[in-house]
Amino acid sequence: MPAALSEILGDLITVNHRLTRLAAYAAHDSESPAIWRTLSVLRQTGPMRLGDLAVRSRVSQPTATKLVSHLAARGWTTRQPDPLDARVALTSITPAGEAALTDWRRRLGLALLPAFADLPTADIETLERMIGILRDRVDRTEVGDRRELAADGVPA
Amino acid sequence: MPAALSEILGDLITVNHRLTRLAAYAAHDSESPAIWRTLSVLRQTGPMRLGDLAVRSRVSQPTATKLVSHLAARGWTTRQPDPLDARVALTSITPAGEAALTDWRRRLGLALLPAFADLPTADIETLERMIGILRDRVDRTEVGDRRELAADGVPA
DNA sequence: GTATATACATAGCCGGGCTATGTATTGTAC
DNA sequence: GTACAATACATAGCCCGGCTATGTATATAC
Repeated sequence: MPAALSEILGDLITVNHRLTRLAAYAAHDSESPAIWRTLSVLRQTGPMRLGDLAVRSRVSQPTATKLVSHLAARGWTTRQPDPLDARVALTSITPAGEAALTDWRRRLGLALLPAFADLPTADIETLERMIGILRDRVDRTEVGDRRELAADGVPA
Repeated sequence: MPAALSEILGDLITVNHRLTRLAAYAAHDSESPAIWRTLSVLRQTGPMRLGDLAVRSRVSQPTATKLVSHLAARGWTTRQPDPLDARVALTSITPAGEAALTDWRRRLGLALLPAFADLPTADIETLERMIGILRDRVDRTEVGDRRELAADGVPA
């Protein structure tokens, strides 16, 4: 009998949090997950306004402002004013940002490799499929707003 | 042609970071991932010394001290002195801690459910298998130390 | 032209992460 | 058995990422 989906999701997030620490520990990452996550969104989606970036990254607008500032300070993003609306500035990933992101993923993969080196081919395929599933869900859910996600009747 | 394992691992961590934000956002979680991660480790492993907890959680010893203090303040852990060694105190999860952890997983699962509700059975099974794989690797790697993981030749 | 709405920035708080260091206890040399 | 080294944990102090509340400038409505 399969476990309830909601329980599986709980397990998923739990193992996720532990994997996050393992990755940070393994990779000696001097930058934070937030930096790479933001860069990943920018690369995937292209130049975007700060507010949209916040929504897609699932952080608040002030947090997005901070992250973009840090990224700009490292030369990994740039901002171009919107000629149609002076309040808006579109943030883009720079070539240096793309390179840094690519390099991070390379280093991370290599650092985790020892822990997964003997993984059977079937398991590797499972991993790939699951990554695709999750990416799809994260992207797709991204358009919705908060109240859609937080099911009613779930106590805060 | 399958992607290189190291690239898959990079993708895994990337989607992981985004999923973490989605979960936090969806669940309105007032506590931090670190709190739940620490509780999970304690529940899985049983009473343990602070140093071991730090290793298994993949955080530094001072960070473990902080987390355990917060957990104790909430009544979710207790510490018993080791009669054989006065320097040591074993930290255990309390019944209240178990209940809080269980409740968190329930709320989290429910909050994420809308985003995954229409997942095909095959994908659900993929998720379950993958969770098992990751849990196994995280647990197994946990015994090793840092230098084993950080592959030589990978620039810091 | 004034009021409201929008896009982003700033201020200020707290928790989680780290390194460096302190303190108490244990173990060990002799 | 006393002095020294090693161990287990605590403390100090830093930075970043997360948030809410609020400010400021621009755009829009009328």
